[in-house]
Amino acid sequence: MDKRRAARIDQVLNAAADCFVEFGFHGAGMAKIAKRASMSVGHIYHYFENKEAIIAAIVDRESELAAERFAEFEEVPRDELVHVMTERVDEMVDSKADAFQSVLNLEILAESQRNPQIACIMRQHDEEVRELFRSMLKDKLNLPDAEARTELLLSLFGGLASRIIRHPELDRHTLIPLIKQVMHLALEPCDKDDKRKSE
Amino acid sequence: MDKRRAARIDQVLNAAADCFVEFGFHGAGMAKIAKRASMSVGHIYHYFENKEAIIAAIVDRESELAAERFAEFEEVPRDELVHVMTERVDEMVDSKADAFQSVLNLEILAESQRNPQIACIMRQHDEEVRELFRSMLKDKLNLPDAEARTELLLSLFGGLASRIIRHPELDRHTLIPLIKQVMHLALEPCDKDDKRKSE
Amino acid sequence: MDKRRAARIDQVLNAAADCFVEFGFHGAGMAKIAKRASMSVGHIYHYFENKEAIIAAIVDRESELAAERFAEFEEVPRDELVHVMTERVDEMVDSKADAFQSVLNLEILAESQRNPQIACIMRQHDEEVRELFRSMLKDKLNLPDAEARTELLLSLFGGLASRIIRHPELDRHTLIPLIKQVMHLALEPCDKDDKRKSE
Amino acid sequence: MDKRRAARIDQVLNAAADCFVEFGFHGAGMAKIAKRASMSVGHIYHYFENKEAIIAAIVDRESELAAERFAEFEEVPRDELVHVMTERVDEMVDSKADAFQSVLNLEILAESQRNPQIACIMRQHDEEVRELFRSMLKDKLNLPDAEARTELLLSLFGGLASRIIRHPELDRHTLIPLIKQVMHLALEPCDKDDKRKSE
DNA sequence: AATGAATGAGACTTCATTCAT
DNA sequence: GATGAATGAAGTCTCATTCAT
Repeated sequence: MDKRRAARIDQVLNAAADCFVEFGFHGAGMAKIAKRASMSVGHIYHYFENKEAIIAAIVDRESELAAERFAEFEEVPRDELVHVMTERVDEMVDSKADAFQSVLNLEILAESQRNPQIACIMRQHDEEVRELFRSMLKDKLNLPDAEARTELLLSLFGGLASRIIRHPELDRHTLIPLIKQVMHLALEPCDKDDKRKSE
Repeated sequence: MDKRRAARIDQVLNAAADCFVEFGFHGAGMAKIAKRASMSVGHIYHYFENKEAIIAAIVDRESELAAERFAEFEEVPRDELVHVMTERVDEMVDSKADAFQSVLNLEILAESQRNPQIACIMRQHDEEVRELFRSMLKDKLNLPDAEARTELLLSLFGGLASRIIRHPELDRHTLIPLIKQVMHLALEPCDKDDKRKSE
Repeated sequence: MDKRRAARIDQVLNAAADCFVEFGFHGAGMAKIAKRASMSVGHIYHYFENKEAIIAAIVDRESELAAERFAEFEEVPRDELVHVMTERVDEMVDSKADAFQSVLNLEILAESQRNPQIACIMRQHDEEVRELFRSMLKDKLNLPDAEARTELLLSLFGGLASRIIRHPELDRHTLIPLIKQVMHLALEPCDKDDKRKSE
Repeated sequence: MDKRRAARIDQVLNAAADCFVEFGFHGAGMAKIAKRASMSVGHIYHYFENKEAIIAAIVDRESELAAERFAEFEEVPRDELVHVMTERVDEMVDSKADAFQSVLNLEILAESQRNPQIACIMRQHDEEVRELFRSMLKDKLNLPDAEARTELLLSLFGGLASRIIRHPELDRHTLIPLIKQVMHLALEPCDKDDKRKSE
């Protein structure tokens, strides 16, 4: 019976995610969510106290999913890590091109600026991701400034998503090598050249 | 007479921007906008046909402002360009930390995914910005793949904004040098090393 | 088996009375009643066809209880009756100060004005009470106008309840002697003085 | 223009009072109130922030009205006061028989037990009424225990209303003289007889 | 007997928009 | 140009009630 409950909750969450992407957190009405979940409006309130609670659950689920996507790097042995990560850039760009994920992320970011509860959930997950990257960079690759490098990489990945929204036709073929260079820069010890240049 | 009209419109636009940041495009009601603009609800409809028209105007104004911020690089002589741009990183990070601008941008990005009119406005401005960068990189710095380099830079800048939302306490001191390195990478001819690595 | 059923019904009735006092007949939801009765919502409908039926049962039970409270006077011998009744004023005032009973009574009175079924139940019980008083006054105390005297007493008692709601801090010490005087007036043959005054 | 506003507010208040009497505070929906006020649902919210605010306004208006009804006694010269008051009993009983007023009062009393704001409004008006009576009894009639006598009278009047609900057919002809006796008792100095009896 | 999932109507409230003044 | 009264649809949420288990 608990399984049925979980399935029902997922039904709502999936429908809600759809609607949120299509109309935004505040543009999507409970009626639309209910219809897409093939469920009565009232019954949704047996599983979620609030519309906000649905949003929070979506944020939680989506953030967790995003964190899991990074988690697979943890099992990669250290001498393959750089190679594996750079090789994954192509599919990462593809994933960023997924409008569904991107819009949901934007919505979450925007909402987190007005809803402290959302901000809290989002930041907890971000901390996990950061810690995961940081420990990889520091422990596996022996890199200094692991935090800053992490921020650089996450900036780049996050920025990619908004770039694709602003310019969907961008030429990935020529961009991807550049991204890989930045990743090498972030994943390898600074050589003297770089240091000189940055001063 | 026309000046008064323009001032009135700005009054509305400023109030609207405030409200949109605080409540989101769909969370902000015309009543709140009117009150913050010290204007009657009905009168706003003398200047804007729609709430959507207000949103569109905001998007237009905001995008133009963003483009102008980049435009100042056009007047920098070519041998100072790299230096000037990298030196500006600090204030750029500061500007990304401005919640007002960031939230407005997120809202615009999200809205552009559901409102084709908004998407159109936003993309036109993005094209301007891209063209500006592209011509700088190509004509002033003689760089190949100017489009891709532009995308890389814009990705980085855009990603910074979302990073600061997700992790407001991030240590800018150690991140900024890294960003500068990436900028050098994007603004200078690829050396053989980099090429080898990226393969 | 029937005993269990009665206990279950009482469980519901007690919970319902609680909720009705706290939220009113229309403000109390079946869900709250069910929770306070430690019973499922659906199961309540095995014992009561309706929410209205619960209300009716409450009205019945409460009215019966009120009638029983008066019934004890029946066993008092006639020459002690006046004395016993006046001596009970203190505890009567206390009982009227019981918010639970008072609110329930108000709710019942108000509901009886819109729900004929409730009105019917209530009036049947009132008739019992009236008859009880009337026969006491007439048969035991040989008083004329027993009906009117009954109404006077019941008015006074009923009015006390609303007074305590409107003015909870009222000074009972000085009020109670006055009430006793009125009771004497109602429970003793009119003397000539009174008759003269009332003309 | 302010006159129009007041008229509109009265329109709502009258419609609301009607509905509250017919369905109770919580049984009456905004839709019904709006329809009876010949006004759109939404527009009511231009005049009242809340349904609660409407209830509060009704309570205020009704209580004020009730207080005004007593206020006319203030202008009666002292040697006619007792006579005038007892002569008014007939119409008072009639007014208590007005279902509209009675139900509204019950609703108010019941609501005041759960809504502190309502309780506050109601008690302020009750204080006015009490003070009016008290000063009459003390200053005009030189009576001791003016507060207690006031409470006795108000109890009697209030109780009359609930009696008429419980027993609409009660014989007023024989009751009214009794009431007048009680009023005399409350409005005249205690004689020794009464004192003896009440001990 | 007992549960709680499920429904759809209706609760209060807010919204974008129009219109008379 | 400017106001704010006015509307009705749609918003979120709760309700009494039923039904499969």
